Amino acid sequence: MHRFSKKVSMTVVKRLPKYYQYLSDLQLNDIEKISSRELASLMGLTASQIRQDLNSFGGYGQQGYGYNVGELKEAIKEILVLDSEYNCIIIGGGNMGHAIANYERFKREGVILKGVFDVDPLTVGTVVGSVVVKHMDELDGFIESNEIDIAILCVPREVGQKVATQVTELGVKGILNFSPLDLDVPSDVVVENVNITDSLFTLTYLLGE
Amino acid sequence: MHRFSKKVSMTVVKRLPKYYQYLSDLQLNDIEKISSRELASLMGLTASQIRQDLNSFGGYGQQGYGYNVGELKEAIKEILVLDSEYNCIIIGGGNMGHAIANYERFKREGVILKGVFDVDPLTVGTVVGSVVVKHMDELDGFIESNEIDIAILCVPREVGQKVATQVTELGVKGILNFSPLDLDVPSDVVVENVNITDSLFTLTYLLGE
DNA sequence: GGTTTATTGTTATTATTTTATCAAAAAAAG
DNA sequence: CTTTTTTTGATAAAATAATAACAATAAACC
Repeated sequence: MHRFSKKVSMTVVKRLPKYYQYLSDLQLNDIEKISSRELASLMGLTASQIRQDLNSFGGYGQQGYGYNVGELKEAIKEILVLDSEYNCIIIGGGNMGHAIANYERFKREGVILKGVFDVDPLTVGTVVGSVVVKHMDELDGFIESNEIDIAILCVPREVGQKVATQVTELGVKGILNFSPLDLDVPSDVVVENVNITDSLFTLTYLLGE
Repeated sequence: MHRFSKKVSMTVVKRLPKYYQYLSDLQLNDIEKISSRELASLMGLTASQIRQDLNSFGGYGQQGYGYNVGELKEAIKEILVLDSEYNCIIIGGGNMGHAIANYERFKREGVILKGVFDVDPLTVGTVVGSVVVKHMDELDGFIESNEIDIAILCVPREVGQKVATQVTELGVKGILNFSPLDLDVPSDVVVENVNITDSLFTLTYLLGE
């Protein structure tokens, strides 16, 4: 599927969004080229690591010059497959779902919000982001007729697994999971967890150091 | 500061919240002991890794028996310094701030929400979580008189750095940062980032694999 | 055009993390 | 009470990741 033959390690992949962010910012400031050393000082990494990282998927730099910001950004965009569009739905129209629905950045990068679903009769019918919240009863039909690629789960822990099973059975292949539990999904489904409690606990650890 | 002499690597620390979660769940189900093998299959890790991890901060296991769930949980709780209380504030009373304010889990683990702040006149005065939203103008005095340990930043990217600087100057030592930018803070301040866009981009990568 | 400087890509080294192995200890079984 | 089984803690090995070093190349300068 990927258009880059060299395999990129997961450690590097996890850093790519950050590179992408910094390169986008540089581009907005009309900066055309940057050296690994400059980028390192900007991002708080070592120049060596940056060169290793960027070289794991190709020779986008030029000796004595550095990296072309726009070119490198586009390359990373391709690796992260942000040059395609994704249809997504948010499940759970509470505050978290609402917050995500308003992320302008998602749409800008090709992740299109197609629907928001909830069980609460008070939430159903309200407008969240750009869409009207539908009842969960309509979920099955909606996924089937809208080619949904990504489900963003913003539901309570108690129902997280149930919902995950439901959407994967309907063909959703990617889940961005805000529910604080680990999901059990088929092997062809990918899950990315955003566990806020875990982050808080890492913070309390660091505070105690 | 830490009551455990052996140093715990950051890789392990990042896994501790997950151990803590699973052990809490086991305890709720009245399970008293567990072996590294059982826990491994539950958590999707290897038994060897679990033994290494747990052994990096002490001998909580017993040969031929396994680990005592309650005891191990309490040990991890101490390492994560979840046996103390923290006063926290949320800055930004939008949907994200609202969502976090309603996380019951935070209070249960000793992270007490003392205030929510916003600049929007329509938000100021509304009730979020257990508190009434105050205007940002009141932030300085509030932090000084309430011994705030943690600031949870749910503000737009444009003002993130400004707010971070403001709270650190007032003595806040920990920031849970939901604003999509890297914060520049004094070296005695710790930041834990929750970057939702980065997580989404990791997901699009995985979808393309 | 030749020389100097900057900067990459690559290789080598070091550090860290994960996995495997196994003796020692405790529990369970007989 | 002895033997077998379980399971840890510790050590060793393998894999992965980060840093350092440097030759090769391009740009900048004179």
